[in-house]
Amino acid sequence: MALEFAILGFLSREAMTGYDLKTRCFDDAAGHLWTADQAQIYRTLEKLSTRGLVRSRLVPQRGRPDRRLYSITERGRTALSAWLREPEPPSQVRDPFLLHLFLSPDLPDDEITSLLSGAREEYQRRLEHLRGPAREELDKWARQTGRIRDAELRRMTLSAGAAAARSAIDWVDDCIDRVRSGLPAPDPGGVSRVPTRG
Amino acid sequence: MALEFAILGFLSREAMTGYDLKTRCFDDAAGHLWTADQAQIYRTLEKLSTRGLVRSRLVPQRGRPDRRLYSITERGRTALSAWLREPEPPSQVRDPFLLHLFLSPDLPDDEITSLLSGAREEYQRRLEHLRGPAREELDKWARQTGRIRDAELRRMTLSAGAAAARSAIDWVDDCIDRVRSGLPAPDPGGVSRVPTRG
DNA sequence: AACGAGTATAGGACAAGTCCTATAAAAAAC
DNA sequence: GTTTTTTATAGGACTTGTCCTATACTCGTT
Repeated sequence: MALEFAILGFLSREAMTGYDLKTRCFDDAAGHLWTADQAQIYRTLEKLSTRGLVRSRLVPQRGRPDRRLYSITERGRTALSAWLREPEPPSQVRDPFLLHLFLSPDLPDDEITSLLSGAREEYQRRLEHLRGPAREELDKWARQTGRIRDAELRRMTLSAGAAAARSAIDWVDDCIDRVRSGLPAPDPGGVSRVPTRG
Repeated sequence: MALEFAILGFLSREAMTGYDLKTRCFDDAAGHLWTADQAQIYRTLEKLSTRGLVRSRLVPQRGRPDRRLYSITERGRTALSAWLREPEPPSQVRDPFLLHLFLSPDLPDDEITSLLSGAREEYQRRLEHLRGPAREELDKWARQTGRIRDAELRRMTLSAGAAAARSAIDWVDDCIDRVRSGLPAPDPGGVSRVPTRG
């Protein structure tokens, strides 16, 4: 569902190939909020094409495979517009890291701490990427294309990611403190009869 | 992957039926960080059973279907323990709401605002649930089971959700301000030639 | 000269997740 | 007194997403 409209959204600005969508759109512009597998992009383009929401023409090339250039149709614009007007409630949380932590009471304190520190590093990396390279690339794109309203909304999504990362870092720090200041002893009946590491 | 270990984790505390896992574990205890479809739980239990990580026995009942009570095996405990020791980096973000916002520059300001307010309400609901009912249920569970270390880690995951929701609310408020204080005019070449609503 | 990276598309296999349906009886709600 | 909910399991169909492979030529690097 979402991928279809993401593709329609990108094509509403510019005709593109599957490859462009993958590299410029999903990897670069929107990578911080939605990733897409290459194979899935091509298959979705095909599906959109049979439904008449996009259309494609072959652009011959020498020395490399012909480009299949996709553009949005009027029906595609209508479908996109209708979808955009539907409210989109924040999606359910489904977080493998939190699940891992949730299931970890049988690990010793130091392993829980290292679990948390690892996450902290990742959140930190993410935050720096969003505030640095990602932000600069977006500003550059805005200058080049002049799409300042597009850019403003994109900036909002960057700041959402940054806010989430910042708050996650604070949360991790708080958790590490709580572990250091003494977690309750292991509950009975856990998984820990399995021999410990080493 | 994750679901398998979530199930093993729950069964490491107590033998349960698929129904118990669905209602008590995934809906109630872990619903804020991982949901699971009923059909998927039963199928995963079957898979775990053929791999020898869980085992089941039928507990006959009168008047209602027999319960198939699953318990974790030693091999299951070993597998769980090994998985818990593997680091789990925070997962990639994939956020349909942010995608929607990202794709919305052709909507008029007031529709973007209502998009944001809708999200704010949902985050608010989530925050109140985590601080209120979810927290109370967890404390009750902790008192009843005496699993105070388990409970402490579970509390951490609740506070992660609460922190995320709080920061999302702040972010939304900031976005609404930015829209009110004047977003740049629509960029040319958008989707908006489609007749507006009404 | 060989090797990897970039440009470009596409199929196969599979895992994960969602939705719907069927069955069945007790208990609670209306 | 009828309807809905709760308890309990399980299959079918489907969508979404991931990973791997194949093809094919160019350009830059070692």
